[in-house]
Amino acid sequence: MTAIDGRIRNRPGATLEAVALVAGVSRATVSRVVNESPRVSPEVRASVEAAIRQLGYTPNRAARSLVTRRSDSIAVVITEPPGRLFSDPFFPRLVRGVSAALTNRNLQLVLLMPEHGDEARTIRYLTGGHVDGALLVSLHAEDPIPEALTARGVPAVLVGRPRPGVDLSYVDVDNRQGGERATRHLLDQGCRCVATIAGPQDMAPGVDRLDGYRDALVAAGREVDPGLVVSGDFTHEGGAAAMERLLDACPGLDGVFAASDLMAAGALSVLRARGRQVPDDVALVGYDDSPIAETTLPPLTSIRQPIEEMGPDAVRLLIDAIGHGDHVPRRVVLATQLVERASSARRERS
Amino acid sequence: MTAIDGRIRNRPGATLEAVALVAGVSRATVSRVVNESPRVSPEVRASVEAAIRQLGYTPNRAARSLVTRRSDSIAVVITEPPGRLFSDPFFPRLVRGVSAALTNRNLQLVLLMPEHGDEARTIRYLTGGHVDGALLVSLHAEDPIPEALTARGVPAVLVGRPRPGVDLSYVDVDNRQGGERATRHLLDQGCRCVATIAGPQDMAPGVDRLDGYRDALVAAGREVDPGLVVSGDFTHEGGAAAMERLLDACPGLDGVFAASDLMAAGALSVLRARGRQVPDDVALVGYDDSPIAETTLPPLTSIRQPIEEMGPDAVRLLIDAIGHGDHVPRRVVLATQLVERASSARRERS
DNA sequence: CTCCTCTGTGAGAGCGCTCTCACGCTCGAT
DNA sequence: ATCGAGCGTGAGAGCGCTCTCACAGAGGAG
Repeated sequence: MTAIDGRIRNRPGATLEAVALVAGVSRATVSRVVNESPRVSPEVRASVEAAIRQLGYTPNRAARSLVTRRSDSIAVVITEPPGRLFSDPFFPRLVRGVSAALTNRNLQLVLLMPEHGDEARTIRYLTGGHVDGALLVSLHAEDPIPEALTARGVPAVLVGRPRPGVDLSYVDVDNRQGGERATRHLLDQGCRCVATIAGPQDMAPGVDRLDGYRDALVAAGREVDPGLVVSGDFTHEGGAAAMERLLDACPGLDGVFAASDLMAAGALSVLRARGRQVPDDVALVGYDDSPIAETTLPPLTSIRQPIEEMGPDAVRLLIDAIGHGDHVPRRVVLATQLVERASSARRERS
Repeated sequence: MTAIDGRIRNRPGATLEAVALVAGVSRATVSRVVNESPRVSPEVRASVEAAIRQLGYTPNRAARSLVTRRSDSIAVVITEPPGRLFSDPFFPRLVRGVSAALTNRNLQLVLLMPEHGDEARTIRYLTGGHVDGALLVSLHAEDPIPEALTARGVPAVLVGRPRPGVDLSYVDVDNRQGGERATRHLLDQGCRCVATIAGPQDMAPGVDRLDGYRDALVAAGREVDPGLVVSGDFTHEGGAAAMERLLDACPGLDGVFAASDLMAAGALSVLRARGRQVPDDVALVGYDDSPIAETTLPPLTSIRQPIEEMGPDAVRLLIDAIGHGDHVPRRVVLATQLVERASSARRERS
């Protein structure tokens, strides 16, 4: 069951008892000081604090958990959709935000990265009372974890919009608005024929960004030509393949919104190979504002997501959920930002 | 002290006692079954297992920790060197490897990402017996954590070579060999005048990759011209600035080894801006084999590091260290691999 | 038939902490 | 003077588990 056989672990360390002895008070009083109860006289508090310092006392988390039935730690569950997570810095940026928010609150971050198919074990862990709540960074739709936690009453908050029917609080980025903004920018730059390389249509960001593309066209009084919409899988190769198809279908296009920077980079290489100048012949906008956007030639205009903010917001929602047993799910949707670079600079002509 | 005030947490859940009652045995026997002791008769074991299933019993980790003085979790401490971590997928790749290795062993991964300057709190946590050991992904030299843990006897393993004097086991990638391999490749491709954009010289990878560069030149019977060595800070801009200086100092150079892909990408844009064809005029090799290497034009030849392997190796070392109290530090140094792409293709001429 | 070993099981202590309850004290109101 | 309220403190139970020890019974050796 357990992995480590070493018998003598964690050298003794001072206990509450020891501190009480040194300070000349009872265990209960030391406990009160440690837990910042107001019901302790200043003098006693001072002497206890001195004893704590002297002994280098740190409360034993296990003992405390045992009685409080709280673990003071929360899980971040990342079910990795293969490929995606490694290709952009979403994950580290998000985790850092979460980590910072938790540290301030004296909560511990337990990271779970279940292999695909290993969800059962993860569910067992989460419902086993090992954590006070879970943050689910769950990017694929069939994930069974949200339902399992809801059923067992484990507080959970999602990062990313859940599929309909999952009734949990979540934090999301406004992908639709991002797609709209990217597309509108292309129209503003004077593009007549704007195509899109959409994301996978079984993922919310893929769907939403495409919706945003349509919104912008409709708002500008344009028609949405289905021939100008091709889906990719968020990868470089997928973007390249989609671009080939778009150029075949519509050689005259002069603007492309790609739903990820990686796809935009793929599209860029195809455009170049087929003799199109970017941005002069075809303007291009990506999504994510990843480091790649700065290194392509020309650098990519892209949609920046406030990923750092998502972590703290999600933590806030989770702590609310933990505090008030069951309550109405809430949602936080963050706005995106357009970062202009050369790939969509206004063309000279007409 | 604690962050969450909710009183009623973690719905009761079955205890050992309850399982024992249902199975008609004593707590001790249930404990034996749960901990896979061999000293239980098959019949009793079966009935206990049935009871466990029936009640959905999960052992209470806190109670167990309290008596075993083990936490069955290990910390991964990432003290982020600002900028670096977000620009390449090192972090997620490493963490995934660690996570997988720990899951197999039923250990929990507790992730600590102390803000710079917040090391004291992290040290308190680590030495407070909350984890059985720590994996330190500590990329900057002045980190006080390794010493603090050594002093307090907390098992620790480093990812990345520590500065001299820190006497802990570690896992590292052979940066020197990587630098040598990259440089040798350029020489093999026929380059006469090979420069390098080195990494920061206060970081081990920066120093080692530069040493490798020198090794290759010396082995080839060339002289090492200090004018052909300029340091960057691993960023795109740093690489660009360094390339400018190199071209100013030595217009005739025909090969460049950049100690990161990001710097290589920066160098690439400068080379192009100054009219050099890559690879025809100047061959270029990067480092990290990050996604960026595939998206530049031309794609970058780069040095691939076996980051996925580092995690499991580090976990192995740590578990050894935890098992055998104090023992000789060990080191694991992993080899790199050259990934050839167009940026260093053999030139036609001479 | 006695003694010993070995195996499977149960009884019970105790890990370090929190929290309820009770108690003694000091005040202000009566 | 008497009472009650409120405050600071201590005593003690008990959270769920592991682990040592004791013990009953089975079997083998003498």
